[in-house]
Amino acid sequence: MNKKKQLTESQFLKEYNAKDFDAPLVTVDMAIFTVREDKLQVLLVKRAQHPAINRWALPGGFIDLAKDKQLGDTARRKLKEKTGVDTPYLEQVETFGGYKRDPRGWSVTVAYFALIASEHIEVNRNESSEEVVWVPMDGLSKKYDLAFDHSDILTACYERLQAKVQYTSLPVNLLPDAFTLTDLQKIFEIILGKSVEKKSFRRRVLDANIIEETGEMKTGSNRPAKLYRVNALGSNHYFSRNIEGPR
Amino acid sequence: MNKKKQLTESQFLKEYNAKDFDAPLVTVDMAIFTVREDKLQVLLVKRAQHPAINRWALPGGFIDLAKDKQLGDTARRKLKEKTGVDTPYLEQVETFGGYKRDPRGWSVTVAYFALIASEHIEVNRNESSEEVVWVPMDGLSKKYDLAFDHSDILTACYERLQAKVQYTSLPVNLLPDAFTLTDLQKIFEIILGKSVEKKSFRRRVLDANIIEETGEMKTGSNRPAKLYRVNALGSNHYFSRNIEGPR
DNA sequence: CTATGATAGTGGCTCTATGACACTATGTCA
DNA sequence: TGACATAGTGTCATAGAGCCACTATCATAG
Repeated sequence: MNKKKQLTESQFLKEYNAKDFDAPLVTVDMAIFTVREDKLQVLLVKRAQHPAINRWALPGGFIDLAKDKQLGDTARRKLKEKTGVDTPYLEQVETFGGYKRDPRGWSVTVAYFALIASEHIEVNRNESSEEVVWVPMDGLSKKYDLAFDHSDILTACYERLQAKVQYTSLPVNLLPDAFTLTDLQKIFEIILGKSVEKKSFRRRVLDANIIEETGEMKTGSNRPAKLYRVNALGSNHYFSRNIEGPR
Repeated sequence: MNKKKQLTESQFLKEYNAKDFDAPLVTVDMAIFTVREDKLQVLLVKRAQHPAINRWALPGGFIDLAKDKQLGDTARRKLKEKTGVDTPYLEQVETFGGYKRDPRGWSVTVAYFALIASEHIEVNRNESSEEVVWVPMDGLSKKYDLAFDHSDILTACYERLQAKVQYTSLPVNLLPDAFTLTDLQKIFEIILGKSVEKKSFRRRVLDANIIEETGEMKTGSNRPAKLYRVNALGSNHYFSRNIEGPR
């Protein structure tokens, strides 16, 4: 490898072999969020393999160099495996890398979070016979001691979500295809952890033109509510101002 | 590797060898921004090695598994090599991965951007005898055809910066230790690409309590201006509202 | 020693969007 | 038919932004 300058690029590539170099492990891990039972919940998987066998962890794994064309494909593949959901809201959060986060050595993991509607989850999807749980985010750390640095990763994902609820329409992705404004408000309140004023909220959402009426109504034992769907802009809209909540 | 269940973790680790697995290449690339001559500029390096030899690219390279303890260390090391700057504002932007972004095969690169004050750059720092240029962001794509997908990476970094100028105090990191409010406003205007109203800008910045007076003044051929420095909160403050500019 | 030019910094008006909250509307069900 | 529950609105006070003219304070020139 010492006469580089004289090689053409194709000659160089012929001689090149990735295994001549030390490289870190690369994985993709993800926090899959949904709202069920009026709580923000995240999916955990019990590891069936070494290292950290039998410990709870975020779903994830190695890039499949044959199947995955891009990084996001790995995340989408894992998500599909665990939940059956195909077209989630998926966002890359942060990449963690270091020599001591995995006992196997220098490793890198790309963290994603996904938002899915609980209605879209396929239950009993145990193809890998792995043990899987949905855990509410509040008080999670007391009950589950996650493997590796997954606790840090989850925190990063959660903080990103919390931050973006302030100024984006992102939570619409946690709802089914049709929903009422009250449904939407409730989702925001759950993630924000505080109540939101009704009129302001409706103005904010409607003025942004991110949802449209379906024409249908949701009926119940009281006044029916208009149903809305997200439009093209809606799933990732940035407001120009943070949601403030009560003074 | 088929009797995993019976191994203890330490036995597993003893047998484990990273080279038994196909792994993608991992690199770190960065967009180093500064403001000089009243323009936002980025550092480019002419590649001295295959692949894409002699083409312009963002500075970056492999993780040094021995030297670097964390991902950010790789970025900081590269930054120091090129500019001599030690404590920049450094932010991870996005990780790009795919099978065709590098001719050597499946590769992953973690992109960072750095903001540095041009006053802090050590000139003539040619330790690697590499060719290096500072290029203004406007019209860059016409003059430079970057290697690999570095054009996409740079775009991602630039968009992140542009977005964050709207609602964070991030541009303070492009200024020297002491600066006037007018200096600061100018930096915002350069990155935003539009003018900002003086009074509103000053209110916004001063009310946020992110800078403090040094006590010194900057003198010139006109009324002297108070000098400020960034305080602990200042280098990464989030405003609750976007900067709007003139209507 | 004063006038001028240039930039620093402020006073105060208007306007918009938000929080607040009471009020009206419209369904079900007993 | 009236109670209830939730949907949805009218309207006001207020905070903060843009606007822009005004004042302040220096160096420098004549």
